[in-house]
Amino acid sequence: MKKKTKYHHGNLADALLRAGVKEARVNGPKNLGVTHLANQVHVSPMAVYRHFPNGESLKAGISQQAREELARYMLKALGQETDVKKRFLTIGRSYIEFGLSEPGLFSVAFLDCDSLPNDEDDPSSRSIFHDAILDLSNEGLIEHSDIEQVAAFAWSLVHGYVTLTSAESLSPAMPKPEAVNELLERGWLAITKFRK
Amino acid sequence: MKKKTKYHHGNLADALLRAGVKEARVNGPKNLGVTHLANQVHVSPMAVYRHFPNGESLKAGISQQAREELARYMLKALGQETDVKKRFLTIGRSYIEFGLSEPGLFSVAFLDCDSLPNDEDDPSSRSIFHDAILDLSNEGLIEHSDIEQVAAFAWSLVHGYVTLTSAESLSPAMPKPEAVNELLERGWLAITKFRK
DNA sequence: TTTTCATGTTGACATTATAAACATTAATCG
DNA sequence: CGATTAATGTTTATAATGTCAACATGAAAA
Repeated sequence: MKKKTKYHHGNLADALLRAGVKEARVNGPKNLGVTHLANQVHVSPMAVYRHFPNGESLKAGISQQAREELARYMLKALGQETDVKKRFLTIGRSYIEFGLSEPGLFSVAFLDCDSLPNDEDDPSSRSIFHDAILDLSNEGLIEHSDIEQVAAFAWSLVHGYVTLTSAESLSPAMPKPEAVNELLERGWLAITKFRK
Repeated sequence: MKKKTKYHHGNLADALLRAGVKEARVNGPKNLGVTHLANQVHVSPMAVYRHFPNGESLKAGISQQAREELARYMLKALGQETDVKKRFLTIGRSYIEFGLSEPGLFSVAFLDCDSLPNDEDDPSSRSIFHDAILDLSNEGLIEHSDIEQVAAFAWSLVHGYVTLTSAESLSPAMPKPEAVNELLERGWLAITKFRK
């Protein structure tokens, strides 16, 4: 028999985040309320407030988890690839793959959480983009002074694509994988061939 | 003295949408609830249900208003310009301008309203993009078969830029206008110079 | 004018976020 | 080891919300 009535849960904060991520995977931002998540974890709603100052910050925590999951997915896709172009395209492709295969998580990841801690999440998708672009610069494929602009361009492109495709606002003219490849190659062109 | 106690409001649906847009402009998606908007219009919450089946659909209506405002802004910026490249860049620039100058409206415009009526809003930003890209095709600047891809590329780029910049996820390396110009020129390059 | 329909209102109820007070377990210190 | 204290959960209570049902009123149609 299992131990029951463990009055203390032991690890509530984690459990809540976990439950939240699970919900987010299925239902996106809905059902991320204090009460609902507390129920999932078999704990009274007020227990949540011992670990999060309010419901918003719990949501923010879940959002952060989702962002970290995205970053892990990207790193995994990167693997040991060494070719800079392939690395760069893989970053974009994996970002899009994650967004399209986990729309709920993705939308929660970029939820209007007022405080995206834009500093070091580690590993954050931002820093992954940035590092890859540093490599491009070191290889002489882009100007050093273009780093920030290229980061903005690349990230905007894939982020927008996921957002609009998930919302079914964009109707693709061809099957997904080819469409994504072409999008990425176009982006590569704009990044490596642009000169003021 | 003004006429008061006009038991019937006369134009509640419009007034609610208007109040919603005003709120959205200031606070984004928050405060778009049935009760709050009903109060703004000095009407009991239940009155709302004579015009919208539920709170979600009221939000959806406000979201649509926001999308139409965006489209109007773009058309105005377009003006009578005839040069195809300038037209195209203006579309992108005005989209970004609107998004950055009206972050609340923009976020509501693309709120997770499950049912973005992806058909004819008239005038929708989608159709504006599309028409401009048709012109590019007619001028021979892009392949006819590339129309859908170019639309996806262009819209993704500017939409992503607004989203990430509003969320302060992107830290620009230069003042906004120049950054936006460079982004657009890069996009133009990718659109007109790409061949499979 | 009288009937009817569209439009508002009040009251009730379930659900939510959160505050206050209380309970229990775990940790620390003599 | 036992007693005090700090963490962590629970119950109770309050205010706000979305929405249902029943009722009221004013404008349009008959």
